[in-house]
Amino acid sequence: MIRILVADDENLIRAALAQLLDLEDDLTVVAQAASGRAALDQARVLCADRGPDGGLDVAVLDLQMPEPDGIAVAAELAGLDVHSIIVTSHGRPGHLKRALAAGVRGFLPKTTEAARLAEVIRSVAGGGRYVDPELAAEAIGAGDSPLTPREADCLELAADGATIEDIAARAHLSPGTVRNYLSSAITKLGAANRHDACAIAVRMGWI
Amino acid sequence: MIRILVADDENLIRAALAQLLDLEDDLTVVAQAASGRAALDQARVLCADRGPDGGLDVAVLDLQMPEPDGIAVAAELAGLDVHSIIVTSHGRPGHLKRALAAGVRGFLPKTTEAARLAEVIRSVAGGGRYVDPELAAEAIGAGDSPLTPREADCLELAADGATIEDIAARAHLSPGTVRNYLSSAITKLGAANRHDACAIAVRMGWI
DNA sequence: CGGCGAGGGTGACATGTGTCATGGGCCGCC
DNA sequence: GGCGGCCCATGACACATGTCACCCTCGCCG
Repeated sequence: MIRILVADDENLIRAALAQLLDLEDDLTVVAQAASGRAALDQARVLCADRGPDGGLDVAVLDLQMPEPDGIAVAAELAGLDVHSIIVTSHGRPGHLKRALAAGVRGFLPKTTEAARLAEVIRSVAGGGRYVDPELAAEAIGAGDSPLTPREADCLELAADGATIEDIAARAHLSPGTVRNYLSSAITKLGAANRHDACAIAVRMGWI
Repeated sequence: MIRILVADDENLIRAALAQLLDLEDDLTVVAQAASGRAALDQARVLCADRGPDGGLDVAVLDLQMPEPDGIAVAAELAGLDVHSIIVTSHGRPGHLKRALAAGVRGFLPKTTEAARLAEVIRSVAGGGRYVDPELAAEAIGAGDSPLTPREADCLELAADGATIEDIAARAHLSPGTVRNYLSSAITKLGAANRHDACAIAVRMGWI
């Protein structure tokens, strides 16, 4: 019997997903969490408990959650010998890369067929890996972020419509420097302006 | 027995939701659809069929779907005597207003408890209505969009980072006019710049 | 040591944007 | 018929942004 933790901040979805998985004969949902923090707490308790109900095999984590997000949770869980599967609505190449770097064993968009999730859980529980083929292709095609860390910082701060002054203040930089970084990011991404650049970077999962 | 149609373009979520609802004794999921168009097709077939399996009582629709979206589908279904419930990840006041105007009978975010969905379905099947209280309060507090139709158009075109020239070309307007509309929208929304204005308008569900 | 590259900065210049005043045309309503 | 609101446009001005050239300071490495 494979013991599963399901984490998603959308109660409706989490409950439905848990229900779906519990219906499989060889799967059992032993914990649910509505936030990354709750997921970690639950996992720690389960792993500490060596009794009949203790232990945890696989975590199914939504990527978009209040801090910490699914990838951060997966990185922590890797230390507890729990294999993680990330499920997400938005398939960004960058997210996939970060997830794999964090030791995630499975990554699939919410558009995948329901039956596949169970298959992937079984495979991951047995030590396998699974990445949605389409996403994998995108990630390979997209390549790595061409942005330097500072450029990415500035772009991230610019993403919510802040003005140069705001960004400079929040990044502890001179306004001119911010403009240079932004300009460089814009040309690197082939964008028309900073907001276009933000859109591209977000789509790629680079910020 | 209440007959239900579930529509959501995320296969995983739709299957899980259908499973969850089917587990209730008095509910049965008679159709699933991965797009608005498919939902309408299914509903028409079911309503035309007056046999033992025919008929449809309630549609549970995701708001975000490839055209037509949940609200548009609900408006069509109202003509078939099918009551609709909208489920959404993002609770925007404007969406709620549009939904109610389209004759939707239930509106709830995906963060609601799983048990509540079944309750709402029963209530709606019996002719009742249900709107998430928090969303309702927001919608009342937010009021109507202060934007004129053209202002909203320009703002919508500006949302993806287009430059004034682009917007003017796409809207068949003079660049100066676009700037006036944008400026007016910015002041009306109390925003710092056009992108801030876009963010506000999107958050309110006005574009 | 000299050279190099990345981080951080300045100043100048051309464009793009936000704001304002102003005007005309077209409704709908008192 | 006048008034007011929306639509469309123009021109002018201030400020924000994007681009470029150039500078300084560290480390690092040959």
